[in-house]
Amino acid sequence: MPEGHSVHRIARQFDRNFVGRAALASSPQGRFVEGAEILSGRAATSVRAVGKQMFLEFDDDLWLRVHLGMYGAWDFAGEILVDPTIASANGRMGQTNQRGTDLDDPILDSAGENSLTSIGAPRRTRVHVRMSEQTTGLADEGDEWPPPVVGQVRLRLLTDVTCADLRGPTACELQTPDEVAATIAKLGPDPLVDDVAEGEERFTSVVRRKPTSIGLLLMDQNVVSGIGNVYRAELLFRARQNPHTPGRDVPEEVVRDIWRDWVRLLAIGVETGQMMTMDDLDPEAYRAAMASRDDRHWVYHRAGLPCRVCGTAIVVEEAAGRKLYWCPRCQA
DNA sequence: CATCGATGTTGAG
DNA sequence: TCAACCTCGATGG
Repeated sequence: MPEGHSVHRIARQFDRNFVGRAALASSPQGRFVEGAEILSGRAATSVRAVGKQMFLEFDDDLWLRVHLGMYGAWDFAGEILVDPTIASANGRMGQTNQRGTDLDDPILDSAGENSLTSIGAPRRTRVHVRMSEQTTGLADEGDEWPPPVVGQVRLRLLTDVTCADLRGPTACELQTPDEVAATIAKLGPDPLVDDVAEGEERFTSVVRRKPTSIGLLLMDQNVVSGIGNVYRAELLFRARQNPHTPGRDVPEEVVRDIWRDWVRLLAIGVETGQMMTMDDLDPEAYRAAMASRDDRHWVYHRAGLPCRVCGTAIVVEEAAGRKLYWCPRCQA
């Protein structure tokens, strides 16, 4: 699922394609009918991403809160203006015009997450992207508009030209401004929302007070926002920290370094759409890493494989119902 | 075709 | 601690 970077990418897509444009809202699946009726016909006025949650504002103090959870995803279809800050990893996007056709054939996007038409849980997109005529000449005028609903769609937002389908979210609800504020207030700092220096102080002071293991603290959205299971494992490896060390026993400078590393990794994730957590790769290794998820991480999903640094077998254990991967030697 | 598992959170016991 | 939620790609027969 989407860790924090995905949600920021989605928010930028909404900012570009939905804010300021009236949209019809519906709940083909039937589980958000009431909310959809209230929203339908309105234009979004702003969008915020905080940690793993997105808040879309509409007139009259109406806010839509969406949390994708483990399985959720947004599929975009139609004309998609691409936010220039989330150019696709292969760099092609920046070289084309802004109309949505950087869009490599989404079907060919083996990375899933890299696709700009489906952001969330990794999956092959099924959307039909109507190419802009000026880019490829492949405009598919035969495509239906609006696109046929495929599968379970909790919420569909449809402007004149762009369609966004929400599937499988953990949360999709309307909130008042007070409720939005309360939700956000409970969340730990997000480097792309809060002042980074201030966030570092908040994060550090909380972690340094807790008896809870650093491995659990990094996953606690009340301590820091947006980190999930992949970034947790990778941040700890990069810091060479044992996941079981109580937060208060992790040296302050190390805690600060972890925060600063999260700032860095989140920025990379938002730009590229991929959780690239290995630095300093030569160009060839970098290409391989971007092309294959198996080559992108130090320890995540590498149980039993040799540590990339010391060769020791990476271990996996169950912590709070999630898989925790780490190198028992590098992170002793 | 059936089953498993996943980048997550909540709430019951 | 654990099941439930929810969806669908990957995996194995």
